[in-house]
Amino acid sequence: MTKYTKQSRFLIAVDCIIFGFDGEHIKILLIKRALEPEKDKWSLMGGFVKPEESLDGAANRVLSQLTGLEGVYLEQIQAYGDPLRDPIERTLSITYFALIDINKYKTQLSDQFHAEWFLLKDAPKLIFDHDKMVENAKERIRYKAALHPILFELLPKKFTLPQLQNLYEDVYNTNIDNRNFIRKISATGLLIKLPEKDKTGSKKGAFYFKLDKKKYQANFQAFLSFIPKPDKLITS
Amino acid sequence: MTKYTKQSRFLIAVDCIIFGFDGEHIKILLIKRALEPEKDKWSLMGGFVKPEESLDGAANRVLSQLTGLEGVYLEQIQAYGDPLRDPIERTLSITYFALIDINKYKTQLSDQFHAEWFLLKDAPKLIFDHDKMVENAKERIRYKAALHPILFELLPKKFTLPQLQNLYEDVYNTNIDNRNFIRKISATGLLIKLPEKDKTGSKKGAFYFKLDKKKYQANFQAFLSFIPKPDKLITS
DNA sequence: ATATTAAACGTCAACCAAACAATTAAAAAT
DNA sequence: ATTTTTAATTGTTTGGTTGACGTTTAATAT
Repeated sequence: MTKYTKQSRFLIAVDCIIFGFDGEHIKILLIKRALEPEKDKWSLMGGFVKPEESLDGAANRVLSQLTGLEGVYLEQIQAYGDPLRDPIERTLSITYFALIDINKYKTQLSDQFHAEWFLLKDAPKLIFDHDKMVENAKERIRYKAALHPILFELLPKKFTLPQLQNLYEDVYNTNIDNRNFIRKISATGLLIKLPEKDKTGSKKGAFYFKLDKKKYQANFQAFLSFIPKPDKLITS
Repeated sequence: MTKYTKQSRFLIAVDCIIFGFDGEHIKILLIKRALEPEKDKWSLMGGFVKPEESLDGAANRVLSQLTGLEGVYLEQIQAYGDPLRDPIERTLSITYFALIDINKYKTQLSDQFHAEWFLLKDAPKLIFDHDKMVENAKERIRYKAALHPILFELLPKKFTLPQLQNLYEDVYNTNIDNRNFIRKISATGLLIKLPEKDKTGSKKGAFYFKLDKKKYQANFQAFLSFIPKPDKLITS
């Protein structure tokens, strides 16, 4: 068979938008870019895709390099292909967003990349089109989390209801009535109440909860609104 | 400045999942692949990205080549990068879905590509990973259409309520109660009733409607469910 | 003991969604 | 001209969900 001659080839990078949650606010992990151009400017963690590597593979590798974590929630967002987005040479970038439990994150690894967690609300200006990538990632998370319980991926194994509510409030940049929030959350049946309390945040203390993994798997598909209820959907 | 040496470069293609609607069912436009490998097999319409071309530009070009249409609703889905997805040489593909008014489609252009409309439900097997691409495109449309009124892009300027309902029923593969459907649709305020009727489908005839373009633009953002109402969202 | 702080619990009214049946318009058949 | 046929159009009831709103409870600090 003949090769596809006369066609151009391009560099391919993956860039990761890495989200974490400190119990109060959403954070994003950024690095100081190590190479020219834009050396020492703030940037998303990324890397070039290798010849034998899938895109998901590259994203996982890049993420693992920075955080030391494997098996993280990672989802492709989209491809950015403006011809001039990288001034040196045309480079396509595929973005992924990662949701990690910030506590599992290994600090030592990130030292070599000069990585730092920023509050999403006041992250610094980023190189190239990375600001736009982050904007789109925020938008994507809002979409996804409106239909699927992915935000739990940001929480530790044990978490409190106030934490969970803070998380939703921060993602959607809004205030939620706590009584209504708890009612809705309870209705999902996704939470299991634990006997212990977290006393760090208040005098009374807030009960810890954990995620019901089985129901989480089962309820991950969910669809609302205009459209019939999930059980009416023929999934063939 | 130095180039990014020692990095691999890859072919980039765009592939379009082109949807149409005949008043009854969703259709997809496929072509007979012109080049080896898999010559004469059914395939999505695609093409390689050119050096000076953006991804969106490439997708629009490819779409226009096949359909003769410009200014079509076109949205990127995702990148496919399995190292072995193209047996000849590693090729990344970025998929787009297009929603077109099937009546505007120029038949003559597609002759040279041996294009054909298929009912989405019984489209033939496609080359490479194109079946998976179509699956993901269907899923994406369901998501998007659950929150945004994109399905109108598939309809002609004048359409009837039964047509609109058929469309939703076909996209979500379900039966919708027509009284509830009309109530919800009316509540959006997106439709303008026209004095004429379409008599082709029934003896009584069904009134034509058209889309209120201004409200369509204004209501395009909408968000439901778990999350606060749109007007409560702080969009900064 | 009392005050303080934040978590947890409960109620009501308004709204929305799902289920359900009857009527109307216009063409076709007699 | 009358009847039949077919599909579009219109309406109501009921149950559940949402949103708004106050009060109580648990633990610590004084």
